[in-house]
Amino acid sequence: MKKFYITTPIYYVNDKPHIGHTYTTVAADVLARWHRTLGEDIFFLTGTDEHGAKIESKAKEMGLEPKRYADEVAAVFKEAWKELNISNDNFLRTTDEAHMKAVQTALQYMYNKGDIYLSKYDGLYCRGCEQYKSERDLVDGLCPDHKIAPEKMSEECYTFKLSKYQDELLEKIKKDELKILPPNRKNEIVSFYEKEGLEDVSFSRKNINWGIPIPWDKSHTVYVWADAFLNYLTGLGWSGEAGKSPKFWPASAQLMSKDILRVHATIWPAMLLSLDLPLPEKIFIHGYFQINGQKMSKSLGNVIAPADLVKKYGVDATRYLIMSATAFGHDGDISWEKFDDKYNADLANGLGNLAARVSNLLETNKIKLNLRIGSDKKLNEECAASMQAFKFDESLKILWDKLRAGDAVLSDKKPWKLKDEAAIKNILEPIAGDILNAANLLKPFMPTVSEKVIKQFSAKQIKKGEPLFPRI
RNA sequence: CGCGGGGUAGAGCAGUUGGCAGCUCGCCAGGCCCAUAACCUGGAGGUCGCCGGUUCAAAUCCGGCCCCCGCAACCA
Repeated sequence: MKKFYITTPIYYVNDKPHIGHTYTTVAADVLARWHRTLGEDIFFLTGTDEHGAKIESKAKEMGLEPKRYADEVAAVFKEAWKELNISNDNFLRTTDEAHMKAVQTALQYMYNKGDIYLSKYDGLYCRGCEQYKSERDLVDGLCPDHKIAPEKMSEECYTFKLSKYQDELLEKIKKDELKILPPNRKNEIVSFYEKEGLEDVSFSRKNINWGIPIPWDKSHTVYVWADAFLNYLTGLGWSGEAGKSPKFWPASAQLMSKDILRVHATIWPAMLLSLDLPLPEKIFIHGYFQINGQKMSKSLGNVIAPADLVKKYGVDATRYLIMSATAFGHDGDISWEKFDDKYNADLANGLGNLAARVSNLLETNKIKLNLRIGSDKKLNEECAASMQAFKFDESLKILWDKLRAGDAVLSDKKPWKLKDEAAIKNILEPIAGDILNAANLLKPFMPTVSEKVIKQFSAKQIKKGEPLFPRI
């Protein structure tokens, strides 16, 4: 059986889930569900990233132990995905014992191999924060929190020989052995490799306690990225053993937003090479949402939480609205107003209203049908092609064109004016069939409503029932 | 000269093998009245950022310029 393994990034627990996390996760779920309908053996992983200085200080701020704090936020993520009907097969937390142990095993192997070596890390250290700062964190050369200039400090750290894998990775990326999509993202990465190239990267921290101890030197903890990446393997039950692929590895598709593309196209595959494991087949980068033309940010107070959307539109509509908001892979602009418009136009007036008018005509005329799911081969193929190419918006457009055509035929033929049952049936049967077929193809996007429509339109005597999407 | 994306009708967007400029929403006028005041048809509305080039033909290819946005590895 064909295998399909899809991942989202694991989300950092310094923040609660917002529409950005939701976008990646719903998209992954849509793909996972679609591949399940193809009968593939699929595994869908998501989770949370819980170590690092930021979490340590955030927990401290709230007067909690880091683990306790992480437990709380991880629970919020789990709850959000449950609410959105996300069908993940596992939820990996980097504080899971098995994960931490596997990370240690893996790093020990890389160390023994000589891919990790002791070195010095030079950086700007703020005594107030007790943390290193990057140039970008500083305002006028000062720490924004403490208003003091950070000092140049240097400390020993274990460093990963990332540079060693430069040529091999560039080659594999160019040849699409590690396929980066959309193509412009591949170009971006190739040009990064060619123009800037890979430098070795620090893989341990000495002054951060909230992390996985480096097995051969317990005075260090594992740098969070090194810890986090391995989730894609440990989430499958991998024990950390080099060269030993767990059942579903390599990943068929890894979804993420553009902010973390570079590390996923450099450090992550380099670690895999170091561990003698195959690279993921594809990584797909989607865009960012802007809200009313502005970047989403806490300070602007325009952050949209998934629970807010679900409360207003319901689960299935929320999934639809997020996925249809923009071409997948591009940035998009969203707003409550646009969501309202789209909900009414596509769901209430579109799918919902068409289903209501057709089912009502069938019921009042007592017309019996015996419809079969998936009877429209052409529609199936067109949608499949779009889904394979990660063009979710295109797939939805194909379905809606079909539904619109149904409305037009009804207006044209006016079956409600006819008396002859056979004539009415001739008009309604194909449209009802289209609705059924469309519902079937909509399953990955709107699992619950689709099932409802399928049940409704598979009945011999189709009945009107309640509105699918009440107008807002 | 760090890298990348974008600038197409009032709004939001699609549109790379170059071939009369499209979609959704909104607006106007008709129609319909089965349906969730929903649906259908028609219409108005665009110098496809600016300048130049290639071509029989450019939103689409090439060069230059202006503007907006994202990223820039220890920020997870």
